Amino acid sequence: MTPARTATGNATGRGRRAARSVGDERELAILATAERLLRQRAFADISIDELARGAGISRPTFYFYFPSKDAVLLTLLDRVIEEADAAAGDVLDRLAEDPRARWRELIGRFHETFGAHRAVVLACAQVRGTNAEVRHLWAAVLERWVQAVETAIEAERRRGAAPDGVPARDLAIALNSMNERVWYATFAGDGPAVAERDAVDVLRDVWLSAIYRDTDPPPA
Amino acid sequence: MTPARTATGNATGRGRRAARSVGDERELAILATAERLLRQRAFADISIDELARGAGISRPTFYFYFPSKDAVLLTLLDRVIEEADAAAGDVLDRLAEDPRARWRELIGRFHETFGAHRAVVLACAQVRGTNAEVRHLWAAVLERWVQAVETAIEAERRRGAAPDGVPARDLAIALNSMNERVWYATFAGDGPAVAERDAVDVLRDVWLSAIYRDTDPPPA
DNA sequence: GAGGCACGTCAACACCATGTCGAGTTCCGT
DNA sequence: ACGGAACTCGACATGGTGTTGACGTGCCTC
Repeated sequence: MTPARTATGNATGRGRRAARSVGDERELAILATAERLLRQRAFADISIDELARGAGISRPTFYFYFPSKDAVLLTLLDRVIEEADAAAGDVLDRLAEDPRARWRELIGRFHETFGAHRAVVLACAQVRGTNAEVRHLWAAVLERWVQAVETAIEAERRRGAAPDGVPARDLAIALNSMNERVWYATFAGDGPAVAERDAVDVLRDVWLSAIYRDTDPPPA
Repeated sequence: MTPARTATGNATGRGRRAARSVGDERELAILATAERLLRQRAFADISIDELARGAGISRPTFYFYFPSKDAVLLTLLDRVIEEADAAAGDVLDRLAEDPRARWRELIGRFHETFGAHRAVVLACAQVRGTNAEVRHLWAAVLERWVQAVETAIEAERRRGAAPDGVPARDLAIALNSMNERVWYATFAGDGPAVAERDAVDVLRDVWLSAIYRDTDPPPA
């Protein structure tokens, strides 16, 4: 068996330690090292040894804090998701005020949050293929966002601002998928991509067209 | 240095051997084994040894045929892309005949091709994060498709069927990105996804809305 | 028909990253 | 000052990758 494992005061519960003490800063140091290294190279090219050295500990000690390299990324992803949720706020509830402006605000906030943590986002997208935990966490988060958008689209249809068409859920999935992939390409910078400063406007226009069949739908 | 390396009569040039002979069937056997194994588990969980055994050769011998596991996937991807290009044909040139039907035809053909080789497509998406060659090949192919769509959108705008809006290239990128991600989710089956039989219709409607701001644009 | 050469094959090896074990050390509360 | 939890790491086991070098084996040539 491995040492300690209670994970009590731990905000995310992804690491394996209890609250207070020396190790807290070590755990943070590992996280910080990971985010720094990710800005330089791909996740797969970072070894556990580097993460450990960067945090001033030996490789075996790394395992005291995290069960694997992937767990570190998962913790980083948790934070970004939390930040994105906070940034999105209740914009969707105020859609009818001014649909064009509100949708842009929503998309723009995600764009900013992901852009600020592009290294983490990119790494997760890359690892998603091989790591089931990242895949499931991302799937769960996406499901939440899809449902929120689905509900918003239905509300807009109900008030007569948006025409009927394909099921709101399918539309929500397609649009969220588009954003994800477009951001990935934009932030990764390889392959055809929309310029970073145009991305939000392009995305918004496709969303408006798809939902309202109009790029400037009427407010309530 | 490694043995043989001319790669002459080799259709794709991804392997390392010259034309004819015993080895030809071995190379094909490796490819077939890979595609079969890919239907059962993720690319990362397949070892070179399994590929070799499956083709009736030893692991070192595998290296006689392919420089790495990734090269096998690359060859498989080449084939799928070729098939997709063939399936797409000249549909885009006949858009004005009946835009709604033609766009559906185009999207539907890609859907069928990718669906028929989902194991390869999924594996490539997963490996793209870690393998630069797959990433570049995919980027190049996408660029071609994006350009074709961009040209088509511009033609539709010129003939007055589609309204002006965001740059045609950006629109083409966004729509192609959407398709890619939606298909990935649909074929992978984890996370929110559009049902396989609805995917083409949903995608088509978003394309039509985004390009024409109308789900049934007029023919020439 | 013998010699040469390109094709094809593999045992054995070197390497490197991951993960584990067990024996420490340090720190804190009592 | 002591007992246990937090923390640390040297040394090892494992498993996959890629390389080396020597060995068949068929076929083309002269």
